[in-house]
Amino acid sequence: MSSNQTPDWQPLKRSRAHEMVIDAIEEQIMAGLLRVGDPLPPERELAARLQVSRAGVREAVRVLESDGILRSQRGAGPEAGTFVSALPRQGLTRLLRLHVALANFPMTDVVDARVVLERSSAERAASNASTAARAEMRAALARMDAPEVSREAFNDADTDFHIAIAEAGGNELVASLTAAIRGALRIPIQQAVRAVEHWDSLADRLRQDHRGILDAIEAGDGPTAARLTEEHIRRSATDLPAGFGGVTEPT
Amino acid sequence: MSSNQTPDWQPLKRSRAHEMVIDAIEEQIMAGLLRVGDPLPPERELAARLQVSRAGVREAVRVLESDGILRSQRGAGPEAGTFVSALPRQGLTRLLRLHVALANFPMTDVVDARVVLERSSAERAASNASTAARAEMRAALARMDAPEVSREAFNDADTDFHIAIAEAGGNELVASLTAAIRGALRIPIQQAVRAVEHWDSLADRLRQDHRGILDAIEAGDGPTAARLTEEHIRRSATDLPAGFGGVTEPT
DNA sequence: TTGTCTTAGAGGTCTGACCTTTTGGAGGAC
DNA sequence: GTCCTCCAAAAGGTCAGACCTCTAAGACAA
Repeated sequence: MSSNQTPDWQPLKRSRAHEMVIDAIEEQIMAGLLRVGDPLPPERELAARLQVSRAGVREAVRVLESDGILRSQRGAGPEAGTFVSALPRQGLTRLLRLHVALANFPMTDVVDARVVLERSSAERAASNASTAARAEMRAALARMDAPEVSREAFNDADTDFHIAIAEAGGNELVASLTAAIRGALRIPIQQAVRAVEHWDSLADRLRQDHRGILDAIEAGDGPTAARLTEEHIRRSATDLPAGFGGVTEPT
Repeated sequence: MSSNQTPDWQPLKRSRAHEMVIDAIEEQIMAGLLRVGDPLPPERELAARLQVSRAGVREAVRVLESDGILRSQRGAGPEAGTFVSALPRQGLTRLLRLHVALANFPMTDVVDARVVLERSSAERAASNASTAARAEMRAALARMDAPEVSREAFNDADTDFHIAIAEAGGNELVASLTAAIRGALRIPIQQAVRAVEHWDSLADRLRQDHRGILDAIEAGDGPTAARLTEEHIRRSATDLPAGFGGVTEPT
């Protein structure tokens, strides 16, 4: 029972200054001592207290800011300084966008993930959707119906429709993930859409798809809403050109 | 048709140096000029080229590093420098962990999101799981069966089991999200588990749950695997103490 | 062959100065 | 008294430069 195990030498991870600052801030948050809206000490003061340079503090703040955990504001007065915040979507979107562009997440996986998340949201939306949420969906649909709407505006409205459903589903995390994935696809989708030949007919089909989903939700028919959502997502992915990958062709 | 719209004065967003650096790097990635494994210029050189200070470059690198997009290595030689990388999980985990701690994502939403993602993975794993993936699951189960296993080790093995299923599902994005959510729950779960009274009986039930899920997967019975996974996740969430929220009680 | 020294290149850190934005108060003009 | 202008303070934003530390790789000695 004594020396049955060979010693495993794990590489020591040297912790850098800004990482210790992140950990220190994280610790306060985990302990509940920092809540949304609370201010952090001024950079200079925090640096002095943690015994690191201001640059180290700033690097940490930058990272947490990019995660939507902090928010910095210049100037003087009660609005100035760095505060705990709650904006997960932006950071989530950038993270996913870049990993999609790097093909760390293959497009087929992204499509399947959308199906899983959005089926669930659509189904829940059919029973949950508030009046406000339904109005949001109709507004997005109306923007897609606008005459002479540009392909970009059309797509942004399309995105808004899907996000509205996700939010109507009532799950903040699922909604954020859905919004982030959609946001990550914004540029590749726009590229693909610009290259489409028969845009008018495609746009019409998308409008019909959305209308069908909305009808199912308003009728309280969750299973149908889920099924239509899946069909819509898969068909759209298929119809858009292969360059959908987002990365320009290598060599 | 002329002045139907009131002018909306959007606040101009002053773009900060590090944000422009991020955009510049992002642009190269989006254009496909930077792929996983490629090196960035040395910080000093990049700063000179982009006409910003080295601090600005470093802040940008920190952000992208925290997203798992870049990786920095000290020293000399071909391994030293900053490289494009592909490690989305760590950054995703930290982001979710903090937003969960700040209660931006309520625990019920996190549980439901897990159900949605892991049901899908379990179902696919039943048809897809490779021999290696199944071995991974069995290994995690074995670690949970070890005599005298600590509650922490037990939970890490539990997590590994769920992640193994997610990976067996064959969707990299879903697997990453699952791993990140599980990782975000690691500390709150451990806190909850430490407070459990009848640990042995709970541990036994968890072992049985896992065994049942594994059996269903190995039998190729996707629907059962999905159902058992959902029941397992929901029951576990219910059984763990309410302090599960992760944040210590206010006031 | 093995160990030690040296050097160069890269990231890591710190210091201190200065810039810019924003608030709010002090003080004058009316 | 009211309004305007000006100024100081506070905070983040930026920069330049020096120095530290780590690592690879070559030179050289044992």
